[in-house]
Amino acid sequence: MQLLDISQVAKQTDIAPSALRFYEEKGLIESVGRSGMKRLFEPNVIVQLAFIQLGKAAGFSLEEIGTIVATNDRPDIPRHRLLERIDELDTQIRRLKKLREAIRHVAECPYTSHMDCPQFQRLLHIGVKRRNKTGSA
Amino acid sequence: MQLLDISQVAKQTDIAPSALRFYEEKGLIESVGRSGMKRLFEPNVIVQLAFIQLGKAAGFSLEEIGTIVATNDRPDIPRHRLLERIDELDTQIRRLKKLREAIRHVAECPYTSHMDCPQFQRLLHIGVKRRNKTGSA
DNA sequence: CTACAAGTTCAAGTCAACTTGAGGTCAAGC
DNA sequence: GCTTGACCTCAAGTTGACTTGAACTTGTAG
Repeated sequence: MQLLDISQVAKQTDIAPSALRFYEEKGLIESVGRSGMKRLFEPNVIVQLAFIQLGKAAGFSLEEIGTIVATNDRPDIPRHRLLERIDELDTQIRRLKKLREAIRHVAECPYTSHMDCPQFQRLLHIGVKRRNKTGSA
Repeated sequence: MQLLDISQVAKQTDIAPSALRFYEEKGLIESVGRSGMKRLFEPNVIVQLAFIQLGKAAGFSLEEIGTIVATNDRPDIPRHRLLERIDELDTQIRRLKKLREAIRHVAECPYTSHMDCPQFQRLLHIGVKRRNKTGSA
C-alpha cells in the first residue's frame, strides 16, 4: 500500500492539486499523513475522487456529495436521503432525455422559429420542477 | 395575443422578476415593449423560459443556452453544435444512470466502507470525462 | 552548500447566476 | 393631490467551487 503524493493523485484523477487541498479542507477526502510538509494519500482516495467527479457531473454540490462520501468515522448515511437522491436522478434523467429530443428537434425541424413550432412546444412543458436551492445543477 | 407584464411571466414560470430582467439583459429573452416603464412580454416567452429551465436543469450554462435560444434575427443555429450537445447529453445520461446505481449500492450494501467494496468500485471507474470549462456541472 | 522544483499556508481573486438595496417613476385608488 | 404598490435602473453583494499569488519549507541534484 504505497502512499501517493498530491501530484500523483492529481495526475491520476485529472484534478488540480489546489482542488484536492480544497476537497480535503471540506472533508471530502483525507490525507493520511505527511512526509515533511507534503501530504500523503492512500490509494483508495482515487476511488473516492472518481465518485466525487461522478457526483459533480451529475449536478450535486460538493456539500451534498460530502454527506454521502463522509470520510468521518460513523457510517452516518441517512438511507432515505439516498433514496430521495435516486428519485431525483430518475427525474433528472427524464429531463435530459426530454431536452435531448427537444434539441434533436431543433437540429432537424426546418422551421425558422422553433419556439412557435407546436411539435417543439409539446417537447417542453412537462414538469420542469427545480431542484433544491443547494443543487445549482 | 395579449401581452404579459413581468409579474405574470414570473408567476407562470416560477422565475423571479429579477432573474427575468437578468435573462433579458443576457439576451435569452426579449421584452417587446413598454407600458410606461414596465416591460411587456409576448406569451411565447413562456415557452422559451420552459426551454431555458430545461437546459439549466440539464446542466447547461446560460451562455450555452443562449447560443441555442438566440432571440436575435438570424436563425444562426450551428447544427453540428447541436449534435455535439446531443452526444454530451447521452454521455450525461449514462453518467447519471451510473451514479444512480452507485447510490443505490450505497443504500443497500451492508459494508461499512463502500469505498473499499469491490462491487462499488466497479460501479465507478467508467470514463468520468469532464465537460467544457464553460459547463460547470 | 546552494539552487531548485515541488510542495505548503493563508488571503484574496474569479466566474456564473442571481439577489438585494437604494433611489426613482408611474397609474390607480382614496 | 397624495400615498401606495408594482415596476424601473444600476451598483454592489452572495454563494459555490475553485484558482492565484505571496511568502515560506524541503528533499534532492549538481
